[in-house]
Amino acid sequence: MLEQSSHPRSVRAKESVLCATKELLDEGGLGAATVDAISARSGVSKATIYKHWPCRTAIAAEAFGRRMADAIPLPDEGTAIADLTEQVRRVSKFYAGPNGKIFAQLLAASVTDEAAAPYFREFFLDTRRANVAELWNRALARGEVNSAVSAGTATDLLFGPLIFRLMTGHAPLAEQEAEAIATAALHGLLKANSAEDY
Amino acid sequence: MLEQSSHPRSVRAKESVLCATKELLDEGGLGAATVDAISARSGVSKATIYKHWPCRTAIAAEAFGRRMADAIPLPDEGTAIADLTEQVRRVSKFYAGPNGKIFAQLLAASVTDEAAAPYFREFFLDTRRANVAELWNRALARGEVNSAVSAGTATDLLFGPLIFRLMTGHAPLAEQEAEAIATAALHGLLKANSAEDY
Amino acid sequence: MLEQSSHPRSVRAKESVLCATKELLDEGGLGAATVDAISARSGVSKATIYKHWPCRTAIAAEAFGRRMADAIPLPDEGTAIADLTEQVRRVSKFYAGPNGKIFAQLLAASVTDEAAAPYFREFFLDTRRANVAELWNRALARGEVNSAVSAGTATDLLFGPLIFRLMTGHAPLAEQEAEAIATAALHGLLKANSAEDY
Amino acid sequence: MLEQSSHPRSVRAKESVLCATKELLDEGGLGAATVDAISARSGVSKATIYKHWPCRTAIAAEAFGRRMADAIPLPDEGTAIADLTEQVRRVSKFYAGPNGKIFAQLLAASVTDEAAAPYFREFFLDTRRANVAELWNRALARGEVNSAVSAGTATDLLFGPLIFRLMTGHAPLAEQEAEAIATAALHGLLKANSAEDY
DNA sequence: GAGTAACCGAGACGGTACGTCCTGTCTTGGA
DNA sequence: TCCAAGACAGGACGTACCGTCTCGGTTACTC
Repeated sequence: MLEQSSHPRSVRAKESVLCATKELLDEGGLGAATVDAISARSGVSKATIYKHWPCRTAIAAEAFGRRMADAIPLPDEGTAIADLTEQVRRVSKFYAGPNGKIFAQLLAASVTDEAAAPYFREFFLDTRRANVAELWNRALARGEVNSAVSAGTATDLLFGPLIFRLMTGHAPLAEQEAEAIATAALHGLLKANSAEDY
Repeated sequence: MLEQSSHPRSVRAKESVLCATKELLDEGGLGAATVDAISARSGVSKATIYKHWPCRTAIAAEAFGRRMADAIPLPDEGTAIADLTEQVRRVSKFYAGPNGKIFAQLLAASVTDEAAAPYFREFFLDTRRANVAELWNRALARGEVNSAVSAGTATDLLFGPLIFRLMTGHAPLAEQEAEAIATAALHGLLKANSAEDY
Repeated sequence: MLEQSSHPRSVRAKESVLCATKELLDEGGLGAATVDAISARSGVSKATIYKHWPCRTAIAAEAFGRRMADAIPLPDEGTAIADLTEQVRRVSKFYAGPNGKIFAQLLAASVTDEAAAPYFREFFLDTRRANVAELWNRALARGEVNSAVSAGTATDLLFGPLIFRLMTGHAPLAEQEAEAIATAALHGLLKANSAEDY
Repeated sequence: MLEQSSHPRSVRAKESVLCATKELLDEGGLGAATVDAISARSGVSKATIYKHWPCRTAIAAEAFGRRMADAIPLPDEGTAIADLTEQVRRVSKFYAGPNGKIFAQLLAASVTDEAAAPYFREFFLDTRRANVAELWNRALARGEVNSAVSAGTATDLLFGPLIFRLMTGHAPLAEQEAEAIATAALHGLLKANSAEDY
């Protein structure tokens, strides 16, 4: 008896599906990741697919999710300013590349596809927000940042603008734009604050 | 003299379509604003509709667009802090209501539906960004805000977080959340800045 | 023992479609046999319909086809003259009735709808031509007819005039007209031939 | 006021329309002779077109009609057999060429388009049937053909088979086929008749 | 090691919306 | 006054994808 498959068939099927979906996403974006296409390429039947995921967006979210975490490792540069700025820079760069398009499509689909939202949150947001929270807490411990601001609010302030630009395309996502956003978020919009800082 | 049809036919058709679309959006969100449904309710044929708009998202954007401007008048409270905070509060409130859902669906659809993006930008972003730019310039003239920050960046910083929350639903859009975001954006995330400010 | 669904799904779908189409043809001719109408009445989706037939004319041809064969049984009166004349009479009568209109519409549609032509030939012509060929061969065996004439040419000569009249409506399809045609075809147009015959 | 146009505008418009239609028929068959296309090419508005013809098939019938008469002049070879056979040969050749396709489409359309039928009859059948009737009467006068057969029946017998083949494509329209049909029609299908004839 | 039950591939199916096309009517403004 | 130019309603077209379902064959447990 082959112990090989302590992973039963269902696990292998999931893997095939996720792998095929990743390929399709790269080739043609979310639009190409049709359930039929996923089924055909993975060799897993649609019925089986729908046993594991509620809708195709959920599959795509799971398939694409880890990639982002891998692509954006947590910086550790010694100061809050440097760490957070660098993180904004990295995320911005990710958004600006081909994966950004896919990310935007996934986020968009999650709005429509109610069932996919939890998947999107699980595979995209949670990890990333936890990462930023860690940076934030590290900075808090060092007394570098304003303790009246929650990690959540800080995250939204730093990355919300990037998301905004990604979704609407109204403004560029170039590196210096990312820095301008990070700097403004860190030092604030008011005049007094910035006098001696930069 | 027949004032009756000072509007030529094409104008009447457009009006009918936009009106019907508004109703459908209110009744069932973007999902209900099918081209067929719009055609049926407005009495305008599909062929004609497709002569005026490239896709249904574009129609919805135009139909829904003015509403937002109307719903969010520009505040004028005397100081930059008050004005900008109030504006964030108002936009947040708009997003939190039933129109927020529709707005989110529209933004999401604009990502997928390439042809609709310009419509979305024209009927949603441009006006609103111009409004905020005016607030910003007013504040700049008064010397209240950091002149190193562009109006665009300021806008993204203040409203990007709201959009982010609206799209992912990862955090609430309550009034005090809006204030926390505005305050953090104005004073910055760093500690030093905020010591004497609040 | 469940005889109920010895037919797999696809067969049931085809049957439903053909049945619904037959009804629609009777009610409003080929014009009423819209794919949408067929889909609605049969409960079979358009996608499925288009999986089985290339166009609506093909469906109608298949649906209507057998009826003609059933309506026109092969005569067996003992002599070539009697058999062939009777057959012309029967076909003419069929054309003169309500089914004739539908038949004409189908034939007309097959000209335009290239994809439907094979269906029309299969479900209308082939059977009927085979029938006439049998009559012809029977007559040939008896030595009653001119062996220099092929069954195909004989068929065209006997029934072509009926089709011609049906399509253009330039001349009636009454019984005695049918007989005149059959007689003329059998005995020929030249004078000598007919001297002693009638 | 310019008397120049004893042909008023309406006549010039008709000409333009018929000319444009002829071109379109040659280029893409009846399918290309859209009312819009005719209007665009002729420079005559659709409203005007519909003032002169009830539907597009009627236009095409009229535009295409004379061509057939021109293409098939009446033979005069001295004997009924020769004349009628030659006429069948010529018509068959016409049908076999590119114009045959258009003729078939027109005949087909006349079945569906009730309003076009009279046009088709006027511009196609009447002239041609009159021609054949003349041949027939000439032959009758010479005592060559069976006076019990009407000119109409004779026409149907000789040309119906060609129409039949043209419409269904079930048999070729080559020259020797045409001759076989003519011969069979003239001498009849029965054996006795043909013994000494061929 | 055979029998049995769960599972899965393959893909047909109903449903729904899409965007295109053409017809025949109707309107407008210019000649 | 008449017409070109073309907008319009109406309605069928054929396509695409979704999520459900049915079928038969394979796999993997049980006895």
